[in-house]
Amino acid sequence: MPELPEVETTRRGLLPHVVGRRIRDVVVRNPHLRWPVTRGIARHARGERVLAIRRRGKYLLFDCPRGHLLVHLGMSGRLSVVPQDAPAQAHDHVDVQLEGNGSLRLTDPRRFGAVLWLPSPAEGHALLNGLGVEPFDEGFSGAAMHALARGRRVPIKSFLMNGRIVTGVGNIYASEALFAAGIDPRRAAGRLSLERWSRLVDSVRATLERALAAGGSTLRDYALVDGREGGFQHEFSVYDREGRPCPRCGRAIRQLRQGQRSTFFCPGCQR
DNA sequence: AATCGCGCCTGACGGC
DNA sequence: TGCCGTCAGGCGCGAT
Repeated sequence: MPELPEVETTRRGLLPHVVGRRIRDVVVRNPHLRWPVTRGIARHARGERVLAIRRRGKYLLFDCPRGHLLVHLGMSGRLSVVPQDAPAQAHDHVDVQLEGNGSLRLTDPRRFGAVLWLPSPAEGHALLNGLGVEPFDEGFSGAAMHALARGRRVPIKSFLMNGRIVTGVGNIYASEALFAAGIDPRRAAGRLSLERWSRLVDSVRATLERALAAGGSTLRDYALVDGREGGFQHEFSVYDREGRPCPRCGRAIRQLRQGQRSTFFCPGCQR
C-alpha cells in the first residue's frame, strides 16, 4: 500500500485523535515485523506526550519530549483509532494506548512494517538520514532532478522509486506520474531533458495531490484511520490496467517488469 | 559509485 | 477439492 498519499492521509487522520495526548502504554501483541518490536518501546514511550506527528517519506514520526515513535506501514500496514477494549483481530501487532480512551492500532498482515523508538534527533537515525527530497519541498525541482540524474542509466521509473533520491513515490504513483508526463518508464534517468524533468516533477506533484484528495488508494489492506477506503484506485490511468484502453489515446495499456516490480504504461503516449 | 536482485511475510488467485 | 506457482502497495542488504 502505503505510498506518500496513504501515509499522509493516515497522518492527517490521526492528528485530532493523538496530538497533545499522553501514551499510557504500548501493548505488543505480535512482535514480528520487519524488526522485532521490543518491550523497550513501551518503556520509552510510557507517559510521553505526543507533541506532533510528522511524515518523512513513508515514515511516520510521533514526536515526544524524550524521543520519537517511528512507524512504517510496509506493504500492508494500516493504522486505526479504536476503543481501548476493542478485541484484537488477526494481524493486529501493536496498540499504542492513549490516556483516556482510545488506542492507535497497527495491523499488518505481511509484516513488512516497523515500529521503533528513536532518540532525538530522529533525523540522525540511519533509516532517515539518507532519505531523498520530499516531493512537496522546493528542492524537488526539474533542475535539481536533472542534475541528480546526470549520467545515471537506471530506468526513470526505478529512479523515481529510489527513496534516496525522492521519497514517498512508490510503484503505483511512479507509473501514474510517468503516464501523466508522457514519459516512457524505460528511459534512462540521465537521458531526460531539463524540460521533460520539469514536466515530470509537476506530474509527480499533481498525481500525489489528486491521490491525497481522494484519501489514497485502497487495493486490499489500506484503509483510512476510521476504516473507510481510499478512492484513488478508481482514478488510475494505467496502474493495474494492462490491456485496457489508454484514457488519452485508446491504445492498450502494457505491463512490464522493472527491478522485480510491475510497471504499467501506454506505448502510444509515453516516449 | 551505481546497479541488480534476494529476502522478509501472508494471502489471493489461476492453472492443473 | 487441493496443491503449486506467481504476484501484491517497500526497502535494507550483500554481491557485482
